[in-house]
Amino acid sequence: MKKRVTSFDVAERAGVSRSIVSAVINGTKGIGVSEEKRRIVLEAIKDLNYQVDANARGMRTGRSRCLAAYDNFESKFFLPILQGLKNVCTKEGYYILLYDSGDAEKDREGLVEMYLQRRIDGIITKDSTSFVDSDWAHEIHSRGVPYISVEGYPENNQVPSILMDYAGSIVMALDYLQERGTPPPLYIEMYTGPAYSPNWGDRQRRTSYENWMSIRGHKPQVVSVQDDSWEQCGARWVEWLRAQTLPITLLTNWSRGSINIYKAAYQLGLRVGKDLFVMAADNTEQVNEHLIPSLTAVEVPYEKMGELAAERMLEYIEGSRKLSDTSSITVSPKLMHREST
Amino acid sequence: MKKRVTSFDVAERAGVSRSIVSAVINGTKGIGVSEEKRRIVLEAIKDLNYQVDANARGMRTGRSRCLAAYDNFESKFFLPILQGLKNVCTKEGYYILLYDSGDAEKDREGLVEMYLQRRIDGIITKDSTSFVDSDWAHEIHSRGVPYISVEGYPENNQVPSILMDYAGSIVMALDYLQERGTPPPLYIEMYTGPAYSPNWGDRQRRTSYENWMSIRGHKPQVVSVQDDSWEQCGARWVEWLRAQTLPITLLTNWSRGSINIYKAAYQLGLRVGKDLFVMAADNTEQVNEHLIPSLTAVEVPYEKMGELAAERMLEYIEGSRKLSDTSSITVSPKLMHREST
DNA sequence: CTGTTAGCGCATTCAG
DNA sequence: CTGAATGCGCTAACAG
Repeated sequence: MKKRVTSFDVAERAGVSRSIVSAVINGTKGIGVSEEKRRIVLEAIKDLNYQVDANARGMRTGRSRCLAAYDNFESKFFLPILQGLKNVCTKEGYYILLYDSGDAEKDREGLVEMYLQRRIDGIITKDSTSFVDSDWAHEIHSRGVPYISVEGYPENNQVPSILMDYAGSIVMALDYLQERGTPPPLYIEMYTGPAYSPNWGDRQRRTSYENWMSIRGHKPQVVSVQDDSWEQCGARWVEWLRAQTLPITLLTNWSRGSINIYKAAYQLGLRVGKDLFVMAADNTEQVNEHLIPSLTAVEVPYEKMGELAAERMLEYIEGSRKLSDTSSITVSPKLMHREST
Repeated sequence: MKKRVTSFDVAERAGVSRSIVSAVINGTKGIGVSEEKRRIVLEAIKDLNYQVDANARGMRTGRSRCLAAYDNFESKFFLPILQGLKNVCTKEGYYILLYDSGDAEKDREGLVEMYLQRRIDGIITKDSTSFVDSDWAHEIHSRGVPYISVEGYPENNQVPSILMDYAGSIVMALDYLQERGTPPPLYIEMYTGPAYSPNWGDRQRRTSYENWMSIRGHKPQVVSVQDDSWEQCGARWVEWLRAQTLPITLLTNWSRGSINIYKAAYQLGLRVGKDLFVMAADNTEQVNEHLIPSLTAVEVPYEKMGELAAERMLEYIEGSRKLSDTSSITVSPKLMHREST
């Protein structure tokens, strides 16, 4: 078994007291360390290949320099968010501990458990757009956990969240389409489950569409469709598309909707980008750019949101922002012009 | 500041000694704990909402019950691998600490640093198929780090790795195509960089194709193409495809190749799955199933590979396998039958 | 600036 | 089974 190099060893080697070593490492202010000593210590550290023991430090300080990131691993959005978190964590010397949501009920529990056991400094969760859970907010609150929800708790400031401007994204899309000179678009709105129950983001989008159209004297045309498998609903999409007068412009809330339109067009021998124009208001499947022709969309900037989440988190942790400040941050979507429009 | 509940508190509440509490929690054998006491302790733990302090424990035991997972966050394969790691880690009470590769040089260094600082129990990296780095292997070795590479170090047992049977995947694909009754396929081989330099997996695939064809008395037909952007090379793909006699079957080493064929077919007004049959030998972009028509492929079972990596890792950590056993594991690909064939 | 000391919470050992 | 003692490596506090 290899012996660990400790700060004691470093101190000995450098011929200084251990407090100095600690002060040098942590840049502790209030302890002046002469340049001379500083250099010697640093050298000793390098010579001995010393690494602080994060456990021991954490035990003393009560902090771990670790954030917990929580989402479902099957979500395509997790990775870009992690990317964003990483961008700032790396810079600030924090690490990311993963936690997977699978069973939403049980998992929040496990998450808190992990938080407590590992003295994690803060929790960031990716929640669905309409997610609001007061119990969870209270749990977090009562334990004083620095916490940020990405996309959860919209219009609800129990919890600070990083939100996307869904209403704005539709305006952006419509302005763009208008500029391209395509016909005024129909809005294709998909929803999950048997009953029509759009989540917060989808409600934002829909009303935004309706407003935009009305203001310009166009009649809003919304088609709401249940999100079934293509086997289930393909025939109806084809039927529906066949009945439309071309050229037509279709704006879908989810990219899944656009994909269905692509499929229907494929069956009918129609050319997307020519016979009909298609645009998505998100990138649910993360495949927009790979479709043929590639799919124009306003996309959610998950990486950016991850960065903002991490930055805000560090403010909480380092104390430059009070936990009681639960204000949210709203980001703008990215307009991705591609071949389908 | 909230006071932490310690094992001391639990012991007090349960009216037993702290050693017993510890024994109950860790199931320490060699310390008989009566059912009675056991129950009382467990109850006290629940009552007080006690959570062990992983830091303190780690300090004592030298282990953290954390694994480091390393890959580039931009890789589409990272998530399924994490998924696999998680499946077994969760079950065994391990957590996953992320480490991102960006700058391959500098990052291995940072990875070791993290390993040392946080007393991580083992490192799992996702490497490229042809990755071999003896220096890194030595570093790992000399520090006695439990380590597994996913897809790295093929044909090299400096390091245990989880590999995919690339040769077998081509046989699987060709057998499948034959059974479908499509014409004997051409093999489209893409490669990165200016010069032709296939990596290990691609060499495996190519010879496997050539063998399979030869054995059956077909002339192997390999087309090697540089992996350029569609803007760069699109015209040539279209030209090439136009010159072929239909129907034709095309097997591509990467799904990117298949996508290029789709694009060319789209421009020529050809129907994939009818005028020509296309199959990919992987799922590089993770979009096979979303293409229209969906793309048949033999895919790398990354989730499974993550699971195997984690399982093997735990054997190293828990001591049921010697570190010196650097044998590798090879998994079979998944054949995904879809619409393009 | 230095040197010393006191814990942080746990697992382990050893004598009862 | 108990109770006490030890040390993991670090930081913060304090007296010099």
